Amino acid sequence: MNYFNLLLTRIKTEMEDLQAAGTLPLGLDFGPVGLDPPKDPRHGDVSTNAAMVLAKAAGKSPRDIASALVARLKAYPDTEAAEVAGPGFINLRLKAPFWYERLGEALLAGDAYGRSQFGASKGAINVEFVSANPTGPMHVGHARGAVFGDALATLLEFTGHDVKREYYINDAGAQVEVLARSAYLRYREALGDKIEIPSGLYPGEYLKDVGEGLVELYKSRFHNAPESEWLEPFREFAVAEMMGEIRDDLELLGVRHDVFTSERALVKQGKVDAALGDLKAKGLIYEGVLEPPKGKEPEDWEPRQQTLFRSTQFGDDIDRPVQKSDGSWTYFATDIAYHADKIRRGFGTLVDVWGADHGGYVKRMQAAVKAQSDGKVALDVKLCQLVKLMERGEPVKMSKRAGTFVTLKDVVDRVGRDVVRFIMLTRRNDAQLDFDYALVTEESRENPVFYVQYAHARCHSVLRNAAKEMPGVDLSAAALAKVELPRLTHPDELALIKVLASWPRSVESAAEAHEPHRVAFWLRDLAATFHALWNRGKEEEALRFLVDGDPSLTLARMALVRGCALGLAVGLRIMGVTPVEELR
RNA sequence: GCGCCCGUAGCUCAGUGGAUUAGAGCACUGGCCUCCGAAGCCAGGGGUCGCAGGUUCGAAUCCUGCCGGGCGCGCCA
Repeated sequence: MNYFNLLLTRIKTEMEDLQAAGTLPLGLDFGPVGLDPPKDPRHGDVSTNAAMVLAKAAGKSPRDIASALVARLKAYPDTEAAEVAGPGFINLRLKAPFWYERLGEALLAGDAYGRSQFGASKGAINVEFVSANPTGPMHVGHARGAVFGDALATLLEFTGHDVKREYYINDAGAQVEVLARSAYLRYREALGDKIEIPSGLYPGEYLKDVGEGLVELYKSRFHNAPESEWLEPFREFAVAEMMGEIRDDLELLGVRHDVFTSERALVKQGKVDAALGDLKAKGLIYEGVLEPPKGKEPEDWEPRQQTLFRSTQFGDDIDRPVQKSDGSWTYFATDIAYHADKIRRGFGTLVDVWGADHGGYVKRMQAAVKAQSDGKVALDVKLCQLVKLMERGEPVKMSKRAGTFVTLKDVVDRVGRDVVRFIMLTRRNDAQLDFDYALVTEESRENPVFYVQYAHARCHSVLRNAAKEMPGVDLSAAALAKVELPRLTHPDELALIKVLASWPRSVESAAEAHEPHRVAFWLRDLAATFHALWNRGKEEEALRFLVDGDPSLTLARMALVRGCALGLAVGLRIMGVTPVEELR
């Protein structure tokens, strides 16, 4: 249970009573009323701005409203203090039993702690991520988008959203023809020809396997055949091979998709024509000439008649071309159709996870979604910034041309799936991320993966010791929920419960903001609070978790430790990281 | 030139309408292991939240302008 909601509901109930009593006028909008933890814990456990945001509409001073509310809020038995502070904040401090109840809830919920129906009313949501071109293996940059999208989807599922994970296969453009031609060279090479790879084709060694596969399938049938004969089958074969590799890479990372949508299939099914036809019917497609870009005009610029989409009507800077001069659709046109397809499938919210270099594309895509859904469907584009690979503070040099770029597989093989996943989520998506090989495998506080895993392992270590000392005692979460929690009286113990109790709200706000990195930060916070308490036991023996001769206190502390382990595990699982019970 | 993102401690970053004293890690200084895992903890110093206006009871957070960095800018996907 999100205790912020619980208290907010309480405050609203009291305000309604004040309305009934005539102290507050009717017809107030409680929407802006918020409840937050104060920055300074001395101000209380929670703080509400209710009196201040309602003052104007109520025609009363904030402090008057606050005093009236405080008088009522004080009366709750779980409330230790309710005070008016500053210009009219209301600070609440809850008694210990309130927090015992939260800990009990966490233990009873177990693996489902923090799970909610928060998003159930928000309609189906589509998260499209990775969508790497099927022209080569995935590199580190792709890993960030992959992990981000996967964790976001899990986060949304956890908070009750109806989520589909989707991959868009760009298998229709010029780049897959380049792939087919590159594969053709490797095919000839496999047949014994000496080949040279001209610039413009993909030089990667990884295509050798494709060439050999083609020989196996077609023998020498296309050896000296004209392109028109082999282009189609070679493209199909090469794309399938590349997608196979990409799926393998995604599996390495533990990333899964529900739906793979092929651009080629969209085109074949006439969905592009249909979507563009719809826009045309709305009067949003026209023939016109674009202004040259201001300032830095390209050398070869000349005015050109184009088929354009009126994206400016929906907030874009210029209208965008949808058709090439040879009559074929631009990438944008097929993307319009693709998003039309998602809209038709009934999603109320679309999330696209892209690389930061596609930033210039956001407005036109949002314009297209707005135009096609009549403003009913929201498109949130999450841009993932670059990942800078480092080795002890020095950037790892990468060059596609020299073939020294680092693949996703290289990184996962070297540091492991859990480390990659966790590190990718330790920054906001729009901030550049340094990924230091040395650092992420280091076992210290500097390395957030180990820091959090260590806290989890420590919890389990304590529980293992407890099991040894108290054989036969049930230390499961469900059993511990029923022990004498009021034995937990130390401020540091309550502090740990409070961090744990903030989880439902944290996970909910992370989901709402589409920001999975907040889970990582919450985990660090919980881990730090736990480590602090653990160490306190070194100085004050009375604070150790296992207390000789006082089984009821020990059990209460096991409840706390179990709760902590549970919170850490739940958060890690949302990130797709396996919580470990023992470090080796 | 235009658009988007970013600018918070020496470094890497959280915090995006809430208040006295803006947080964390690293680095720096000092302390804590016969003791549930020291792979950890505690304490201390360190900030005009890029600059200037504005909105507001209240701004790191919203708006405008400027400065600095990144990305992008007509048939590449």
